Amino acid sequence: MTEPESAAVDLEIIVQGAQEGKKQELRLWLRMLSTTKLVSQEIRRRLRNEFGATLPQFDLMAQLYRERDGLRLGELSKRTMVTNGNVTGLVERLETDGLVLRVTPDGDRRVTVAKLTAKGETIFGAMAVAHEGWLRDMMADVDPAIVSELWQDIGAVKSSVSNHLSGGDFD
Amino acid sequence: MTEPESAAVDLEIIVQGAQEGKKQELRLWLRMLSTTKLVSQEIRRRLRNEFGATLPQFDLMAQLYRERDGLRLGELSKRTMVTNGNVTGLVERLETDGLVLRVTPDGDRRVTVAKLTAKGETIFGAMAVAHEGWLRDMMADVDPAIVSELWQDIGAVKSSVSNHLSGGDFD
DNA sequence: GGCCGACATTTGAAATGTCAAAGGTTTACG
DNA sequence: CGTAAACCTTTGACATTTCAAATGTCGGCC
Repeated sequence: MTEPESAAVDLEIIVQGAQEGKKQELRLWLRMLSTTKLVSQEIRRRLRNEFGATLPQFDLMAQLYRERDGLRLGELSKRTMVTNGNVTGLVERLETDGLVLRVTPDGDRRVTVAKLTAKGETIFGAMAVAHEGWLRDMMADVDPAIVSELWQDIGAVKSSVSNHLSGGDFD
Repeated sequence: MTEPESAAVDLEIIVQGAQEGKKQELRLWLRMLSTTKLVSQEIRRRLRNEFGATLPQFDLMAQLYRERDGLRLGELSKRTMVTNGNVTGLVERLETDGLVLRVTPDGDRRVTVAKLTAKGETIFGAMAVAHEGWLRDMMADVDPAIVSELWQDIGAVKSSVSNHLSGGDFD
């Protein structure tokens, strides 16, 4: 095989004495991480096979799809949670493929705004539909009530984490 | 600022009409993904600042720490969910730093076994303690009962996903 | 012995990722 | 006006990531 596979044994193996009421957070984190990796790998594989696209490209286009007027690169960086320097190259490649356009507005020449081309909108539309279907498929065995509950509770985790970042990221 | 930050507005912005009972899975996925990225970035930052290590290196060492006799690179690949080719370079760098040792067993020269050096064990020990503390801190605001419930329910998600992979990953 | 299929790791090309430093632009203030 | 501070993006050095193809080794089988 050429890639990491199913794994009855995986990341979670790090936790050993997690049973005794300690390290619950570590245990949860490892499970979140391995699950996320699993789903990401699957989506990446399908994006590649069916659309010849990469996951970061998909993420970036998703943001532009919702903002037809385009977004500044810094805004894109925040929304995709990708560093500034990374956005530069990402947009560059998408521009080469004719999916994205870069414009410098008249008012402020420090800024670069990226927006989807017509071609980009068409292609992303198809990818988005497929993407949503893949997720529904993958989570098909999970009770919808649980899905909803998870969304809530993970929200609580996200919120807690946001309030305890070292980088002084409050508000 | 030089990196993506807190983000009241982030990945989840992709979902628009998720309210109407459709796309719950997509909504959940985006929240899982953004939360995982958030935690990963924080851990990465702290590993870097306090230990000069990277997250993949930490993950790899974590596996070796539990198997004092060492692991074959393929086994490491599965457990860390990192591709084979990737493990090669990862171990290479750790060996350069004197944290990991590579050995070819007498019986089978196809195989390479990696194990922690004494130095590696010492350093990883310190990192593991800190790492666990960081997670407890980050999740401090989450009710322990919820933590436990999340662990269960995310297990259900992971299991469902495992059963719906395109790569024919059954067993 | 010699070959073929299975196994294990490495290599190579391209993309993504981080961080820090450098480059232009704009704004504000003396 | 002129310069310093603030802002936005790009660049450069490295590490990580994936995939596919190559390399090396072992096993069994004629």
